[in-house]
Order: sequence, then structure tokens, then C-alpha cells
Amino acid sequence: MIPDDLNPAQKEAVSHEGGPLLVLAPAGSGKTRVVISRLLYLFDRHGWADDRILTVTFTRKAARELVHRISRVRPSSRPTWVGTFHSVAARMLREHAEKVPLPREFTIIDGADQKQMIKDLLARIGVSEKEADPKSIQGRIGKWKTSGISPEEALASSFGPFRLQSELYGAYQESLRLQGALDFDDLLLTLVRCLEQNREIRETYQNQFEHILVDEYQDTNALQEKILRLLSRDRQNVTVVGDDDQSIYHFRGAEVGHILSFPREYPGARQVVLTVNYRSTRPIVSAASAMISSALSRYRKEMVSTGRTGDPVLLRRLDSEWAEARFVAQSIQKKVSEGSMFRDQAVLFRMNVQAQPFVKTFSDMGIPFQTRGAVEGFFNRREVRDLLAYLRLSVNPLDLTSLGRILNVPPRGLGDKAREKLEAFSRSAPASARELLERLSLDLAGKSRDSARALATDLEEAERKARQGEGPSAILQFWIGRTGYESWLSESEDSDSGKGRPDNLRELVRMGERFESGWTPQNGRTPTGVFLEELALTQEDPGETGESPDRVSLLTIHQAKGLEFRHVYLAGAEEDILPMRSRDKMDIEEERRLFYVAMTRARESLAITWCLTRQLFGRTDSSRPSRFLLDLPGEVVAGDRPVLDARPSSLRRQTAGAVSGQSGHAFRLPSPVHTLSRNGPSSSTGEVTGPGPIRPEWVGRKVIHPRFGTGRVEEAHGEGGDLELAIRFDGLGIRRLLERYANLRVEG
DNA sequence: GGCTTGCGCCGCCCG
DNA sequence: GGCGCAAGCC
Ligand SMILES: Nc1ncnc2c1ncn2[C@@H]1O[C@H](COP(=O)(O)OP(=O)(O)OP(=O)(O)O)[C@@H](O)[C@H]1O
Repeated sequence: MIPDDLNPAQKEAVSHEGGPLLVLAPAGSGKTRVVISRLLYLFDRHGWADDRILTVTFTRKAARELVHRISRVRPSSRPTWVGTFHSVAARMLREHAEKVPLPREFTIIDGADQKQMIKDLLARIGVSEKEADPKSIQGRIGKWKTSGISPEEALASSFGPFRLQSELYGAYQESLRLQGALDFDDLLLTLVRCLEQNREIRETYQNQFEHILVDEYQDTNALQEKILRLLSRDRQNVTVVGDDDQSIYHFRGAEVGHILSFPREYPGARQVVLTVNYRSTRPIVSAASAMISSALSRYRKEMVSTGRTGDPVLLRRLDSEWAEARFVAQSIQKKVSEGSMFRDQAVLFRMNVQAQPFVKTFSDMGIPFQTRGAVEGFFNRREVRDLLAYLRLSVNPLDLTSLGRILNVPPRGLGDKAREKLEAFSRSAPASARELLERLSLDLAGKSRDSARALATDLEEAERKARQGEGPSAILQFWIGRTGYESWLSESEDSDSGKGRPDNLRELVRMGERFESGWTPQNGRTPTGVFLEELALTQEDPGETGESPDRVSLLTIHQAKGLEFRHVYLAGAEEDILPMRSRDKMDIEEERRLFYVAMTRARESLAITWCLTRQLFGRTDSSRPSRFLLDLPGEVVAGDRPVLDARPSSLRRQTAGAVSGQSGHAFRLPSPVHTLSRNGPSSSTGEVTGPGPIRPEWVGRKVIHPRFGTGRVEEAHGEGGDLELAIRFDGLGIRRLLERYANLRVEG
């Protein structure tokens, strides 16, 4: 019943009875393993049916994986309540749609739809996007929702610039309601309200769930915490598992306080501590422990390795992001030639744009890879979003945002005029898309009239198809045929931006087909409805089988959470990237945790790279090594030294070679106190001069930059190609640039 | 009404 | 370097 190879602490956690349980443990210590074993244990021990335990995972992929692993160990059982808080909420809300009340086929909208709606609302009240930035409004609404603040409450307590935001919040909610739509936060918020207010529904679930397990508990937000409490029986039948050092979603409202105060908040809680990192070799464990031990305000945990030896953590400095990609590509090929698979390896980075050089380089060198960014790119293609809007409308005819999107796409004579009329109708008397279109046709003449009528008829047919259970592929085909979308695309296809658009349509249809072939009927749900929900909740191909082909993974660190790879390459360990400099504030502690999460994904080998220069948004800047590199103990790293060094690169390479040695000779890095942490990266404001000869003759010169315009040199150091200037540009503040890349014109 | 063109704006992390 | 949007032309 309990796997023999678990250690005593793990076994204790798995078999704990009576009262809430917290497993607070470091990376790779087998927390997820404990969740799975405990799930199986509880089913066996108590003979509970498949739907009596709720397991909450952080991603849907983790949920799939968990179900898969369970069915492998015990083919007879297939837990039916496994998912993210969002998907669990969506499911519960649909089960009780009439009582909430919500239309059963409510639409789940993503961030992009959300932004579009806010833009539409701003346009409606005649406020320009300069006066009110849609993105910050979106963010504000999200914060209000996560704090459980209603539009009325927001309005009552806001003043000044927040006034408009809170008014918009109200309008936005009303618009969602009329359209039968929920955004991500609404899924949680609506469920919280429903459970709070409806005792019957609450008790149904409390009775149903004998136990609730939550993985990655450190990254739950306030609403998710409320849901957990509401679903539990007096906070007793709950197991939570997590690591405060791996809390990396503060930016979207997660609060590490939930895990830290669990023992206080959940009466009688038992806490189990795991300390052995089974995942990684000793050097990786040591390096990661050292780097996280400098974190502030953490729950101090021990992390010990199994003693498994391995190569030191390889540090590598490169000239540019292209050199970085080439270096990683070569390392990957080397590992493959030594017997590893491509799928054993992953490249991790802080932000998606960093994937680009890797994508190009890997393609050129014939290295198979997969990126989430490409998938996202696909779903953000205009033609894909258009077609999905048609599909959404077929399932939920109240979805006027989708109607607005496709009203005149392809062009059918329903332009701005028609749109205005439609707006007016829907405001005076809310109605379905079809009703509105019929109404509109009465108000138009000629071709436009016919178009509106035809669209209404088509819509009716599509709705019927969806209701009768036709799958997404058939309905997509129907719309492609009816609208002539494909031929419109090929006609209007201009040289580059239209490339491959028809292919994307076909790919979308194929996705639908794949989904249908794996679809098993669920009570009361239509396949097209489920397809759309899967899409909304994952932004992933719902037809994806879950088998992993032999490809290298290109992932952001956030995406890599909870995963492990034999070989990991952490790219872009640079100031302003990791840690990332954000416009408003930098949460250096969260950045440190990100670095820690990245390192601890590696089982056997870890290489960390940084670049001297990097092209971001079309301009080349000099880059400095991440301050976090200085926290890695010299005994467990090899390779280049992360110091800010302005000497010519030829010289630098010689020195580095002499120090590092190829075969992994350990060396001791200078103590951080005496080097970078005092006058290096932490002073990215630019007052401090970096090493290298100072070049006073440059200071005070006026220069012209092709982008930034005129500026004055404030500081200069370094020679030849490594001459670095700190220039104060009018209105832009100080920028540090390498003279050789900056294309400067010097005046006077 | 529909299409082109040029300009401004941005820059993250996500269910 | 790429996208969305407003202006301006057919
Ligand atoms: N008792 C054990 N003996 C051997 N290997 C184990 C044991 N427990 C866990 N492992 C292995 O250690 C690795 C990490 O386990 P798991 O993913 O469950 O850790 P985790 O604590 O959830 O990690 P993280 O928090 O970093 O995501 C897995 O490969 C797992 O199979």
C-alpha cells in the first residue's frame, strides 16, 4: 500500500490519519511523489470511490500526468476530480449553472479577450486609451477580484484616477454577465460566492470529498485559499504540499503566507518535513542550497543530497545571445552523442523572447525542440482567433465580443455603421447574437441587409450543430465554407504577414479532429463546448495526447515549475533579465526564488550562461552577469567567472581559460562582498563605474544615438571594442552602451 | 465600406 | 523587431 522505497518521513506523510497535513519541503524531495502515493493510499485504505478525493494541481498538464501515473500503478482506479483550481471551479459552476445562475455553456475568456472588452468599453464611453490604459485597468480589476471586492465596493472606496477604473469594473462585469462569460478570476470568485451563499451546494461537495490534496500550495491566492476552506470539512480533511522557496507567482496574486501560516490556520495540523533531494546530484544540490540560503524571510529548510556525484555546475560567459544559443546547441548535441535523448534536456529562461535565438539556431542545426511560445503564437494568430470566435458564438450565442470580432470578417458589408447600430440595440435590449443580427437586418438595405440575414441564419444552423453534439472540426469546416474565409485569406494574402494562414486554419481543424478522436462523452456536455473550455484553460492543443516526442524543451522558468530534466541549461543569467528589472518595482526575492527553481529542475547536469551583449527590441545593449551567480560556492562550479570585466574579450578569454579548466576543476570565486554585490549590478542606476581603464577624454562629449537622440557622456571605461559609455539622453535618463554597437555620432 | 500605409508603442512571468 | 491603430485614399 505504501511504496517501500519511500523514506520514513515520506511514509509518515503518505499514511497520516486524522487532521490536516502540511508537507513543507525543498525542491526534489518527493512532494509530488507523496501526493500521488497518498492519493493511492487513501483510496486503498478507505475504499473510497474515484470521485471522493479532490486533488488540486498547479497546471492541467500536471493533472494529466498525475492521473496517468495513477492509472499505471493501479489500472482499476481513475480519480475523477483532479485539476487546477480554475478547472475545478469551472466544472463545479457548470454542474450548478442554474443555481448560480449562469448559462450552462458559459464562455471562459482569456487575457486577450479581457483586454479587448475593456477597450470596447472605453470606446463606448469615449475615453481614449491614452487617458486610461487598458492594461492597467485589467490589472486593477484582477486585484479587486482576487481581494473579493465587488464593483460596488470598489466604486464606494475609490477616488481620483481609480474612479474611472472602478466604474469600468462595473461596466465590465455587467458586460460579462450579459454575454454569459467569465474571466479567469471570475471562475474562482463566482465559485467562492456560490459556496458561501448556497449551503446546499457547499454541503454536497463537503460530503462528496472525503479528502482534499493540494500540490504547489505556496502559490495559491486568496480566492483559492477560500475555496479550499469552503470545500473542506472544517479545515480537517486537507493535505497541502509545497515549498515557500518556490513561490514564484506573487505577481498574479499568490501569497506565500498561506503555506507559512497553515499550522496556525488549520487546527491540529501535522507538519512533515522532508529534507533529501532525490532529484539532483550533489554539486547541484549544494549550489542551489547556497543560493537560496541568502533569501530573506524564508522558512529555513535543510536540503541534503543523496550523495550522488556529478559534474560541477558549469558557468559560461558568451558574447551574444546567438553565441549562447550555439553553445547550448553544441552541448545538447554532445549529450546526445553520449547517450542522452533530446527530451532529457531543457533550456530555461526568464522571458519568452529569449527563445528566439534558440529556435533559429536549433532549426538550423537540426535539433528537434518544442516551445510553448510557438503554441501561444498560434492561438494568437488573427485567423485562428477569428475562427475560434465563430466557434464560441456557435456554442454561446450571447458572446457578443466574439460577434463583434467576426461581424465583418471576412468583409461582408457590415462595417462601422452596422457595428454602431448593433451596439445600440444590445444596450437597449440585451439579446443573443442571432436576434441582434435579425434586428439589424431590418435597419439596413441592400447587400448589408442580406449579409446580416445570412449570418443570422448560419449562426442558427451552427448553434443547432453544436447543441446536437457535432464536434469542433465539423463546425469549423462549416464556418470556413460558409464565410469563404480561406479564399478571402489567400486573396488578401500579402507577401509576409499572411504567410501560412490557410495552413493555420487547417491545423486548427486538425486539432479539432484529434480532440474528437480522444473525446469521451461527459454528462450533459457537448464536445465543442469542452473543446473550447480546454482551450481557454490551457491555451494548448486540446488534442495533445501527452506523449512526449523526442525534443528539447524550451521553457520559461515559470513553465518549468514542478518538472525535471536530466540536463538543464539556464540561459540569460544577467542583470535586468534574471533578476528582471521591471518598470515599477523589482521583487528581488521572487527573482532569487526563480533562479532557485530553475537550478533545481536539473537531475544530472546544469549549465548556466550569460551574455556580454544582448539584442532586445532591436537594440544591442551590454549586459552584466546576474548577481545571483556570486552566491554559488566555488567548490561546486566550473567555467567562467561572473565578474564585470571590461577588458577586450580576447584577453578575457585567456584569463578565463586559465582559471576554469575544461574537466571541471573547482575554483573559488571571490567573496561576493568584495566584488559585484558592492559596486556591480546592484548599482544598475549607473553612478558607479565598472572596471577597466577609465576614459576621461570621453566624459562630457555630446553624442547622437540613432534611437535615443542626443545625449551627454557621463562616464566611460574600457578599451577598443569594449569601450562602455554611460550616456544621459534627453528625457530618457542614463543608458549604458557599448560604443562598438551603439552607432553613435560624436559631436564636436 | 474597404484597404493601405505609416507611426507609435512596447517592452515579463500565467490559469 | 512586430503589432495595433488612426488617418487617408480608392
Ligand atoms: N524516496 C525516494 N527515493 C528515490 N527517489 C525518489 C524518492 N522520492 C522522490 N524521488 C524522486 O525524486 C524526484 C523528485 O520528486 P518530486 O518531483 O516528487 O519532488 P518535489 O518535491 O515535488 O519537487 P519540486 O518541489 O522541485 O517540484 C523524482 O524523480 C522522484 O521520482
